[in-house]
Amino acid sequence: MAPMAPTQQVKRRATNQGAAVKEALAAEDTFRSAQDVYATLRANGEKIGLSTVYRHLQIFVDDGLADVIHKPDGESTYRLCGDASTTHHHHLVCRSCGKAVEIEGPAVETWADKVAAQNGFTDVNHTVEIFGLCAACAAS
Amino acid sequence: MAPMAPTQQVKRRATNQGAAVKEALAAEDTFRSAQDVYATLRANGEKIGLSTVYRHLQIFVDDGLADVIHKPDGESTYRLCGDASTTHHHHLVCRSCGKAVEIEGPAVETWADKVAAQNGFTDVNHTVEIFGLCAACAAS
DNA sequence: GTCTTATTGGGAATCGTTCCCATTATGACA
DNA sequence: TGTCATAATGGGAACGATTCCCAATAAGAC
Repeated sequence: MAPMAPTQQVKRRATNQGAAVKEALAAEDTFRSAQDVYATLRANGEKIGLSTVYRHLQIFVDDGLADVIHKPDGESTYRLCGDASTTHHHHLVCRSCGKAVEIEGPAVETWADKVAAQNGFTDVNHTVEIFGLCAACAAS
Repeated sequence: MAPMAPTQQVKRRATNQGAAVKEALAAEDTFRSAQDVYATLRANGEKIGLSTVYRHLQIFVDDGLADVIHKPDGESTYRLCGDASTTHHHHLVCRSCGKAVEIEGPAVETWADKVAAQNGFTDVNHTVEIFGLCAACAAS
């Protein structure tokens, strides 16, 4: 199917906008919405369109560079993620400021797979997100 | 704040539409979207508006009668749920047909709380959903 | 039966996201 | 360094789910 290298599936051009989106994400360790990133970039005088922001965000996700999580209200938020598909992990996210801590729960993974198998489900994946108030936000 | 009984926060009138929405949900053990429920009801000749469907679905959730889960694509789906807030549980959901199995994972709950506490997070809640293909769908 | 008011519903409005497509600019090659 | 094919861009239209608004309707108490 894919004759290219495993990490980079398709040829991709380097553009200012792509770099700008990545930088914007890299600047914070919080999950941010596309609209949010777009607003920030424009505020910084960056010349970029909303479509382009969405486009790059999606590319990052496809390339395994970023994680997405859907907020309870349905909005998608993105965050750059250490290294690609090497480590499967989840997040502890602050409901208020969006700050996120990467967490791992090997036990959860095996539990999920076991439960799925017991019920005859295949091609399984799961979402585990923990929402709360971080210490800083709770204090204010 | 609320001088009423603990289970039923506000006085609510019994209407045909409310009953119809509940019936529609009760008829299936799958998570269904508001649009889906609406379409079904209209197809059955029910006289009801989309707004009303959304309204009742939300009421069920508020009253703890139904569970919501947000599909990866962002759509909200609802399902009636045994009894209100007595049992906290999660779901194993078929990506294809929406069929859901209620599952419990006490270990997950304690793990989530522990991780949150370790990171100074308070007012914690979590979402754990397992998506897969049920045996029936995998066969076809 | 009457009256108060919760409920309804249909269309407008919102909001996030995707699509379309003419314009722009990257990168390869001469 | 100039030329060219085409990937990338962006802005506005289009979309789908959900919410809002408000005049008309109907539930239930007296």
